[in-house]
Amino acid sequence: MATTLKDIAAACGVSIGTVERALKGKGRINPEVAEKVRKVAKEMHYRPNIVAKGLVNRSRKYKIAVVLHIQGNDFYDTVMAGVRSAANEILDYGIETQIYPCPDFDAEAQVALIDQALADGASALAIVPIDAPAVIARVARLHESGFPVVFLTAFLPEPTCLCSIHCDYYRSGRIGASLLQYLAGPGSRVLACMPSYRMLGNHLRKDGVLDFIRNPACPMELVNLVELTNNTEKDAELISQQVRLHPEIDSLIYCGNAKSAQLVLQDRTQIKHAVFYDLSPEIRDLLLNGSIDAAITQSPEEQGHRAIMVLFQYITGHTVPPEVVLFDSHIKLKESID
Amino acid sequence: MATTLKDIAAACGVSIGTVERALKGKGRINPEVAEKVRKVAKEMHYRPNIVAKGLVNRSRKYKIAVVLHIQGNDFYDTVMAGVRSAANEILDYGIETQIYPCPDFDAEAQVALIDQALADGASALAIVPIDAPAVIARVARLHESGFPVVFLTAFLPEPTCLCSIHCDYYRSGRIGASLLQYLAGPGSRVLACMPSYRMLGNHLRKDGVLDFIRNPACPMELVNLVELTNNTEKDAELISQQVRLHPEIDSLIYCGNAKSAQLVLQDRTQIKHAVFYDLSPEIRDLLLNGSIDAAITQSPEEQGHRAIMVLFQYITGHTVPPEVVLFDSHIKLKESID
DNA sequence: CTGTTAGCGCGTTCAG
DNA sequence: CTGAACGCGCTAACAG
Repeated sequence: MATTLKDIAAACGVSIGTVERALKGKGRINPEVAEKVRKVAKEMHYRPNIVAKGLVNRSRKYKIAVVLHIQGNDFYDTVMAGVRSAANEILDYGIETQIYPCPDFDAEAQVALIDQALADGASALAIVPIDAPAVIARVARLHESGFPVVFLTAFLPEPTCLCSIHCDYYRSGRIGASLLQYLAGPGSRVLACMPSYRMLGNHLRKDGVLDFIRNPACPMELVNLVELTNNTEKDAELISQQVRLHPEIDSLIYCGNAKSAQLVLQDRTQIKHAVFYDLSPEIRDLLLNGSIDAAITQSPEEQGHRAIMVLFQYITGHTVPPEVVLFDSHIKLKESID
Repeated sequence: MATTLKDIAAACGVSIGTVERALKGKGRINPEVAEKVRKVAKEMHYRPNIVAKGLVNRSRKYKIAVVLHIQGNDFYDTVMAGVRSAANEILDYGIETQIYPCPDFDAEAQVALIDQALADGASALAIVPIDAPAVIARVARLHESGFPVVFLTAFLPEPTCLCSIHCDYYRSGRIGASLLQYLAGPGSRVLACMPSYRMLGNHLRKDGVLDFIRNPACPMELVNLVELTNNTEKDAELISQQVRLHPEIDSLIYCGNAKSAQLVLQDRTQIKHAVFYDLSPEIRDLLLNGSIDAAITQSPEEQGHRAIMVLFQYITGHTVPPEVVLFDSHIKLKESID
């Protein structure tokens, strides 16, 4: 049987209210009594009951705000599915969650959304921060004021947040390159396509790919590296251009919208091996029909879920999360998903 | 604001107790009133607050029993870590979890443990069922009596349970074989080592490996298949024997205790490529020092966690889980973990 | 058959 | 400075 405030009160010969104040350090209280209560509480291994707290919280109407950086993206749709499922779980604890969509990579808009969330009475923020001065400044100010912020799937140069949740992007780049080497074998000539470097994580993933391939011990050659835009047509053109321009390209490592790459993959005579990032329905199909060899995923749904749970724990239980929560990258083959 | 019993009571002009009985269908109640209450409740989208329920449950002292089938196994130690973490999370809901260790593959002992758990007042059971008549009969009886049972990482020929939690073993076998083909290339000669077929899942995984390699389109040759025992020394001997007996063996697909395979791997001249299952600390080391190429994992910790959560949800919220919860298999390379 | 009430553990408020 | 009391939503026991 877990010990309760009542137990401690009885053990100390004081009232339950006094125990409460002693442990919280709130309100006026005799220092000696407080000291004794704290000692007894520790001895009895007191841990506040989060369920009871939840019931009380119900009347307080906490709100968690979720701010994105982009729209109409398979990966982030999955992240949001995780957010929604967590939001649903914590509804009974009296905590609401509101999602604020944001135009693609629009830093000003993102800052405005943060302010909007605060105006709506948010008491915590999960954000996919755009690496731009306006956002950096706004988030830093928020964090310094003690407001709980978590970074979700992305991060800023400085960890101005309670907790940063993402995959190890650099490593994920290395995993992709290493896998491609296994698949395509020595001597293969690689085209790498990576998403906007405006997101710091994408920058790191690109570096992981580059460092691996450019290592003298690596028997592959990097023909070119392209930065994508999240615009389907533009990206499709970019890629087609590259494979036309460099007929020696025979393998592909690709992180972006599947639709943009489909044309290139249809010509099976040139691209012999391909590793893709993430696992949208389209990429699933590419895997299944053999257009690509493997996909590398990073549990987007779980990341979204975790972000909400971390804030929930912090708000209700004052549990301070680790500064960084890293999610593993997973390799999927055709056999993994059919 | 979510609707509560009180809201419904007010809307129907009855007392909160009547609403409770109407929705639960318990105790004597006027059928017409019950009907009306249920209708209003549905209209107001009533969903019982699980947090409030949790508080009440505290005094009821529910118990979840976890029964294993084996001892001193890295994989199951990790599963149990997940079980413990979930157990800890639901403590505040007034639900205790007790773990019952079991001698290796001893069906009689496992049945005795089930009975022991019931005697201890368990109200739900998570079990790694041994595929033996005694266990099958006992579990079936339990399930038919309405007692909540979940199968954890293993299952029986018949799904005599509330929910079965495990990975897709057959698929996991195919993934391993497919990966080995990528790594070792055509013409490689494979030794496959799989754990005791007494567990149905292991049987299926073995079939997955076999079906993949024996497919005429597969350019690998299966030299031999060995069934391991979970006894470190015996298994080490078995494997050494095989590689001595068949000097043409050059690659290995292996699911078992890492220690038993270490000797064979030290001789790098014979085994050129190896795919292992699971990711114990020893297997981590093998990956890092290049003794093996890849490991295939199945989120053991998450599986253990989920088993407890499924039972928790069922006990407290009467949430009926899906019959099967499948976990994905993940491929890890050296780059995934260093 | 139905209404009332006492908690579950905690947080807050209001007297003393 | 401290104790007592109420309420969060739900359940169970009891009174009518």
